[in-house]
Amino acid sequence: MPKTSATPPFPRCIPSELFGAIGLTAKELERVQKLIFVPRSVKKGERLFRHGQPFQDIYAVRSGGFKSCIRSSQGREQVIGFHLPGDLLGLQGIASERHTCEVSAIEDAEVCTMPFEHVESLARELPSVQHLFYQWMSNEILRESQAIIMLGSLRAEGRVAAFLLNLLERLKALGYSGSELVLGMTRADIGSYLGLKLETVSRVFSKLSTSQLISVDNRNVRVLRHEALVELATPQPL
Amino acid sequence: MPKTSATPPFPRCIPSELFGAIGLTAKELERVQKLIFVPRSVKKGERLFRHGQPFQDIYAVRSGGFKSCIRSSQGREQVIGFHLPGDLLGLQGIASERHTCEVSAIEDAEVCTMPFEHVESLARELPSVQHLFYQWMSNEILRESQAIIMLGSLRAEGRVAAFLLNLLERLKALGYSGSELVLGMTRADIGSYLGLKLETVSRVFSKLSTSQLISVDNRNVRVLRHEALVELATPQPL
DNA sequence: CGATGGCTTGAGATGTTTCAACCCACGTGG
DNA sequence: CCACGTGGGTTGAAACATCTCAAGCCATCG
Repeated sequence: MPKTSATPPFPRCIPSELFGAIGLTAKELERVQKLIFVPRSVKKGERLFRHGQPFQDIYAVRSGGFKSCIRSSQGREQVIGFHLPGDLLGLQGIASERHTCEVSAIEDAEVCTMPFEHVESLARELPSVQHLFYQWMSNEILRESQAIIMLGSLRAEGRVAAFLLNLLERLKALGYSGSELVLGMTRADIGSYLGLKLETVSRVFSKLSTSQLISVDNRNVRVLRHEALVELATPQPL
Repeated sequence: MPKTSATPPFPRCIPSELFGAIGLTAKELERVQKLIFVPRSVKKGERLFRHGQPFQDIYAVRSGGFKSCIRSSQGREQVIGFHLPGDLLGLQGIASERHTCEVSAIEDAEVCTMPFEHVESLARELPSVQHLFYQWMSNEILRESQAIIMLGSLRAEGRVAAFLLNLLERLKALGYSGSELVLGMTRADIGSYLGLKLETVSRVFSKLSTSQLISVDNRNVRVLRHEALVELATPQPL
C-alpha cells in the first residue's frame, strides 16, 4: 500500500521467505508450496473476501496492500487494519467459520491462498509449521492490542504519529527507506482506522508539516524529526 | 469479576466443559487433564504474570475475574481487557516468547495452567484439540477487533453501553442473569479500557441512570431498557 | 477518629466534530 | 479541446464532547 518514492526493493513474499527460517527440507518446502501456497492476484479496489462469506482459506499478502473493514448493518464502514506484504489475512474467520470482516486491495496486489484444512494437516505433520502458525496468530493478537492501546491512550496528533511510525517500521522491515512513504489509502480511510474524522487527520498532517516534523505532499510523506514523532506517539506519563 | 447479585450458578471451567464438546474419549480427556490442566488459584490483586516475563504457559480462567494491562515505561497503566471464566490468557506471548502484558486478578480466581509445549504436542496428536486452539486464538483476535471497532466508532455513552452489553452477554453465556451484574473493576479501570477518564465514565453512568436506561448502585448495575442500550452502542448510520 | 480509596459533581479549558466553502487533478463527453 | 462533474484534500468558524482541576461524599480500616 504505501511505498517509498524511490524504486522499491520489490518485496514479494515467497515460500522460501515465509517458511524459510524454520528449517524445512527442500522436499517439505515443496509440499508447503503445493498445499498452502496457491497464488492469486487482486486488482486495486477488488475484494478478497466479504463479511459473512464461508471461511475456507487464509491468505498471505505477497505484494501490494489491503485494508480490512467491517460494515455495520446501516452500511457504515470502519477500517480495522491495513496490510502489507508478509501479513496474514482471514484469521478472524477460523472461530466462526465465516469471515467477520471484508478485505479489499488498496493497490494491485498478490496473495497466496492457504486452504485452512491443508494448513491444519500440514501443521500436524510438521511441528515447525505448526509453531509458525501459532506465532502468526499470536502476532495478530499483538498487533491488535497495539491498536487498542493507541486508540485508548492517544489523542489525534499522537494517533497519527503512531500510525505513521507503525507503517514506516513495517515498511522498513520490508526493505524500504524508513523515513519516506507513499500512503496507499485516503484520509478518510486513515481517519476511520484512527477513530478520527478525515478533516481532523488532514489538520494534523498540516500541523505536523508546519511544525516541521514531517513534510507532506498529498500522499507522499517524509519524516523529518523521527524522535519528535516518537515523543508524540508516547502516552503521557501519569 | 462481575456477578449477579443473585447466588451465582457457580460456573467453573473444568476439562469436560472446555474440551467436552469436541468428542474426545475418556482416555484422551484424561491425557488432556494431566498435560495441560494444572490448576492454580490466584488471590484478588495478585498478578498471574508480568510484562517481559518469559512465556511458557497459557492459562484458562476457571473462576473469578482478571484484567490485562500494559504498562508504559513511565509507569502509565492501560487496561486492554477483562477476562471471565472460560477466557484464555497469555496468547500474546507466543510470538515473542515473552509476555507482552500483565494480567492480574480483580477478584479471587482460579485458572488452569497449560504449558504451551504440551499444548503443541497434544495438538499434533489430537486434531480436534488443534482445531480448538486455533479457534480460541481466532476468537481472541475477534474479541480484540470488536474492541477496536468500539473505540474507533463510538463516543463515551456508546462505549459504556457497549461495554455493559458485552459483559452481560458473556455473563449470560456463563449462566448469569443477562440484565444484572456486579462490576468487579473500578471506574478508573473501565475508563482506562474505554479510553475515557474515570470522571467521564461516572458521568455516563449517572446520565444513563437518570434517563432510566439502567439503575446504578455503586458497582451494582441493572439494565432497564436493553434495546435502548443496544441503540446507543450502535454506530450512527452514515 | 483520621486517613484512604473509590465515586460523584461542577465549571472552565481544550480537543474534536460539524458544516460549509473552496482547491486541485482527473477523466469523460460534447 | 474545453467544460464539467467527481473524488480527494484543505481550511475556517461555531457547536459539541471530553478532559482537567477542584471540591466533597461515603464506606472501610487501622
